[in-house]
Amino acid sequence: MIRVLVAEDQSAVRAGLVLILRSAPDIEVVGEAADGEQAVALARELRPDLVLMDVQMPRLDGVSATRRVVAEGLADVLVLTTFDLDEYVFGALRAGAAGFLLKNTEAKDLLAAVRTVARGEGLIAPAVTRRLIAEFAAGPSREPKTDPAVLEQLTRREREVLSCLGEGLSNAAIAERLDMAEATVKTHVSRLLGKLELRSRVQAAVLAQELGI
Amino acid sequence: MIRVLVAEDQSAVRAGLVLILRSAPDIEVVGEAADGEQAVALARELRPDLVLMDVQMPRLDGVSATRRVVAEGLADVLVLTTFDLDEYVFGALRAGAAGFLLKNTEAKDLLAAVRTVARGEGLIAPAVTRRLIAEFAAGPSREPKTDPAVLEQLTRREREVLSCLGEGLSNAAIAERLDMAEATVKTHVSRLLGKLELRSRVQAAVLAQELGI
DNA sequence: CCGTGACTGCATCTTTCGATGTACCGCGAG
DNA sequence: CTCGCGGTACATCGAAAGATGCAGTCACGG
Repeated sequence: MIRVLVAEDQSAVRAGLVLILRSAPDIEVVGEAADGEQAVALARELRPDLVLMDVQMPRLDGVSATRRVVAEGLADVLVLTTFDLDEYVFGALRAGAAGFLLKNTEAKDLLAAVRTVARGEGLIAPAVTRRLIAEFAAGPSREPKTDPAVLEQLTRREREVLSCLGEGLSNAAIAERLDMAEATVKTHVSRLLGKLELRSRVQAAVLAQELGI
Repeated sequence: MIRVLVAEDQSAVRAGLVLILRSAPDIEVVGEAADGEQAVALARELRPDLVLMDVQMPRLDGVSATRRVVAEGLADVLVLTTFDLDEYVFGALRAGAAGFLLKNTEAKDLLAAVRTVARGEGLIAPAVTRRLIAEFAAGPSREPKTDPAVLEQLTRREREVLSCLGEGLSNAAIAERLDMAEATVKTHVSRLLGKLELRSRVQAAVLAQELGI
């Protein structure tokens, strides 16, 4: 038996969801919440297997509520929303949601989704999966607006200095860390600025950040 | 009619896939490839709607082949593999795959997947979705070592200046862009440095980068 | 109406930065 | 050998950045 907590502020919609869930013999609706705060509180109290969470809710929005529920390890969360706006999707997933569904989902698909998530698997509405994939692909593989190859033309010392610049250190601080005179640090800074075609240490710092140094 | 190209090196498995696909009246298998090179070549020649691509293939692996097919805009790619190893999944998705399925998928689910991807939607095998979500959540959401809330204490003007700092601009350049005297820019820089507890514009630039400004 | 406080703006002064010239060392080619 | 060359190092000097003091504006409540 899958114990479900339904969190949805519109009572009509909530009633519909409950009706659908009750129609399944293996699913039990253990509680209903009308806002995010209540959802978190009931999740703590009832310890459901899964929370069916609406995004738009008063007092505490669904994404924040999801974050809390997941952080406390209370239950898996299946997020439900009317709109497939990217900010909702990504926000909900980053908050730790196990799945994301649109409200136009068929009753049987909703039930299937609940069972899928309850099995510990993830689930994303097909309509949003592609954008999630695109976002995923774009994320970790930052576009090399700056070719890491430019670092090749720097000497070891210059790269060390660049690394320090990326941390926002002053010439004096760099001198101390790398054990050289401040004057020497300036030399290296000047040289690497020239090689990288930059005009100030600030731009060098930004570059260092982009390159993950 | 959905035109599909099947790329799979093991002929027995390939025959099985073709058999399943042919059983659907709305799906047509337009070609078969036994390795990655052949898959790319046939995709160029046949222009299928979708390529069903195995990960492990000789000459050119499925992930690389996927990258090429997607880069050339030849077709959508549905990646198929026996193992749900993370490196395969993430690699394939980063390569631009529209979907990812395990080979233990039921025949009817395979057909549903083909139709889903052909509709332009994405699709991930439920068993791997959760890990994808976890990876997604972990990736782009760098730990907020810097609380975005610190920006609240800055005035509008200070935030504008901070934004410019993030681009590596000099005080003079900022003054021109924001239409104010250089002396005034310095004032704002000083103020925001104080509020953010930083000691130089370089650190401010780094911070601006981290906050994505 | 007048204070009060937050925001924005400018000018002055000290510190830091960055460009430039120079020098030393190690190494390979002539 | 000794010359050139790249890497490293330091000192000097004009330019920028940063701290500080102060004034004008606007909104708020007394």
